[in-house]
Amino acid sequence: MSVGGFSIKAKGLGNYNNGGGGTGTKCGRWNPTVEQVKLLTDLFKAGLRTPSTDQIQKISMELSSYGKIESKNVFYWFQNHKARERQKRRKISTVDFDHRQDTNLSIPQRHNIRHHQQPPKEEKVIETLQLFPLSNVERARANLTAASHNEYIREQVNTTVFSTYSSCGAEMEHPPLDLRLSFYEWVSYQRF
Amino acid sequence: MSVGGFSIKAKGLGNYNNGGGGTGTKCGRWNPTVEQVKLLTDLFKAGLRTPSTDQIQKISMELSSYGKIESKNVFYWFQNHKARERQKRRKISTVDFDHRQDTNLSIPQRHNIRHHQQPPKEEKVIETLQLFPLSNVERARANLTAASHNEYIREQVNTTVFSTYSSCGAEMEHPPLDLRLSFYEWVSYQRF
DNA sequence: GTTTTATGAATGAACG
DNA sequence: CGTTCATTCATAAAAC
Repeated sequence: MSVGGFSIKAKGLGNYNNGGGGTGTKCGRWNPTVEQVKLLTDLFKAGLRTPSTDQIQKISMELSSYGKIESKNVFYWFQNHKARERQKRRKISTVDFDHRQDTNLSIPQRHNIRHHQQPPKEEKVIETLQLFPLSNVERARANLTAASHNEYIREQVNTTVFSTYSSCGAEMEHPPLDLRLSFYEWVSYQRF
Repeated sequence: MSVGGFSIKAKGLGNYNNGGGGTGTKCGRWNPTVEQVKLLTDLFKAGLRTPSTDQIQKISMELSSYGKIESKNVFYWFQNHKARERQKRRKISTVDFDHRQDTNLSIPQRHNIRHHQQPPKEEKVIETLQLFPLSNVERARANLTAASHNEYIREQVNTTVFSTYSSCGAEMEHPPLDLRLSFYEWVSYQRF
């Protein structure tokens, strides 16, 4: 994520930034400073994923010089960051489904799992011939989908030496079974 | 309404041009077309709230015929739409029947009230900075996945590291270099 | 052009 | 760990 310029942000409500040292204030959530984020990110880039208790303690201690922080914030930060890095490769994949079909700018490596782009369709529904339920294969693929996608993951890439992040090691099959089911049928099936 | 206070913060969000190389005309965040909104709204009305990964994929594909879109847009759309519907409904219901303010009676449709989860743990444990080494038991527990998660968190919260260590300059914009180096050294030692 | 609103995007916190 | 919820940040569009 490009760390762009600085901006002056007006915190709308002085509320959640609790006064700190005082009485047991009902806090808002932790709002990390840029320095804190930077340090955390550096650690993550360095390969740290699940810090142990004492690591969390140390990190919190270090970060406390930049602003208020608790250990649990560090814990959550790593949990979230790790989870979302993976998540990005799944449902929040940056891969766009542009309906241009002659472009291959997506996914250079591996077998791609992506459905092919649909040809430019005038109408929204293509009649289905494949009925439900979805096959086990399809379902399995959905669960396994180790997205390949492109490189918005600039972080991991240059993690170099240490990180052997190999979340999705094995190549899973990927039936392109592009079952062209009616979208609305599918919707009906999915609804509850 | 506005300013409780100003803070200067560097935000990471520059204008990330939607590099997708799409139309090129419009940059910045996704701007759904009316057809896209229509379809999304229909799905929502049909009862869809939290589409699964493959659902998101399919919806994205479908919507791509109306304009440029990414999977994450669909994901966010449902997240936001659901959240804001709930938000509105909550605000209404607080004023709704039973104008007691602190009532928790607000329609337990499903799960709710996570926020009251926080135990009255707000005591000020100021000292008790537990220097390592931590026991093996603690370490093992930390490494355990989710099972004892909450317990772990409580433990973490209870330790409240920061206050003990905010001695050094809160004014400093940058940490002492040596401190930082030693910190990274420690990290390297710990993990890699 | 400025202010307000609607909503896309992000993330801290927490659940199962 | 994957997922879900609440809250916040950011910004395009609408209102003024």
